[in-house]
Amino acid sequence: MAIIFSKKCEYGIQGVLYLALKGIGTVTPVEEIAEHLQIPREFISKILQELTSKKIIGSKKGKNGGFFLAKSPAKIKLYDIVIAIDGDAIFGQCVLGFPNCSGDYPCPVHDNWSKLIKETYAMLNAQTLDQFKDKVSLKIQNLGAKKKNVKVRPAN
Amino acid sequence: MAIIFSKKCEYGIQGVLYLALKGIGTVTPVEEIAEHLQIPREFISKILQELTSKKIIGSKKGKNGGFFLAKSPAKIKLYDIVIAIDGDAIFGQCVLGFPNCSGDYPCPVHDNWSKLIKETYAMLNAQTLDQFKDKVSLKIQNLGAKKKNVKVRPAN
DNA sequence: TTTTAATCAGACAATATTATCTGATTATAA
DNA sequence: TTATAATCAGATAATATTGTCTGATTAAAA
Ligand code: SF4
Ligand code: SF4
Repeated sequence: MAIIFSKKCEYGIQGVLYLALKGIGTVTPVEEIAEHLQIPREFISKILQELTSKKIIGSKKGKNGGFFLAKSPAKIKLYDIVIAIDGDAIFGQCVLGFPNCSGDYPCPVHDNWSKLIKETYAMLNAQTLDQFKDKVSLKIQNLGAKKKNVKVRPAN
Repeated sequence: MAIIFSKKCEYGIQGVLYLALKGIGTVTPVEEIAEHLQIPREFISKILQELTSKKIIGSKKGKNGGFFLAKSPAKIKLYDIVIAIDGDAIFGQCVLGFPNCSGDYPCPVHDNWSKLIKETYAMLNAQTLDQFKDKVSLKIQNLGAKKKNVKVRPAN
């Protein structure tokens, strides 16, 4: 189970990150992306189409076609991708699921949580793709066949 | 869509919180809980059964039966409920969905995210039910009929 | 101009999550 | 002891998410 972003969103981020590694303007067929990231081809295809229609990436049809980064990695924020796919729901809901709570008399979770959400928001807004390229390239290079075996935790 | 906890988990927290308001040992039929929290009766019933089997609450069968808080609200942490229902997956996965990343060469998200997750973990561990009772009681009192109408955000 | 290789659109299928139904069991109270 | 009101167990149904298929369209290259 995905944690805070939907699987679509995770895949979307991975896909765009992959395009960023190839450099701006380099056209890459979805086949290659799917293969390398081990994501179902038709699924990542749909996702990239969605991101194309939202102008985050671009696409080229026909032979030698594919997807490409439409603008500089420095201008694409994680936030853009998340909003494009998952919307902004995570930023405005009660984490305990109370649908009609105003937060006027905040419960103990409220302040903590809204702080966390604000920090997440800030992080997504601050992180642009260019800041990832070097660090993530290793991970992406190594994906290939082993994707489904190992699972390691991000926390520390 | 629920944000970080599953709907089951949100409902579980709400249900146990409701029991906490009724006071330790007070037996409450699931009908009343479902009615008040506007949660499908059979669904919250299943969830409370699960929490019963995990010893977080207790149940009494037969006429005048129902569910009740098995121990002092001061001894029940949000963490217990979350783990019982959703497990600990959220604390050990890459938020970007890379399944084989070790975090040895952390990407820019990694440090930020693991910090957030640690804070969430700490919060869930620190917050016990007794700390909620007063603040949440108002909200729960007011639920009744209006549950499905208003939606207000927690983030400030 | 025809073949080829790609996106794209829309329907369809599988799976996971959420919700409901049926009936058995249990314990209280009349 | 019988009627009643509850949990509980397991099957089933509805919905949302994830994943697949088919074929149309597009553009490059043979
Ligand atoms: S005060 Fe508590 S219950 Fe209300 S919106 Fe904030 S987190 Fe949710
Ligand atoms: S370093 Fe980045 S990609 Fe790797 S586990 Fe951490 S957050 Fe995920």
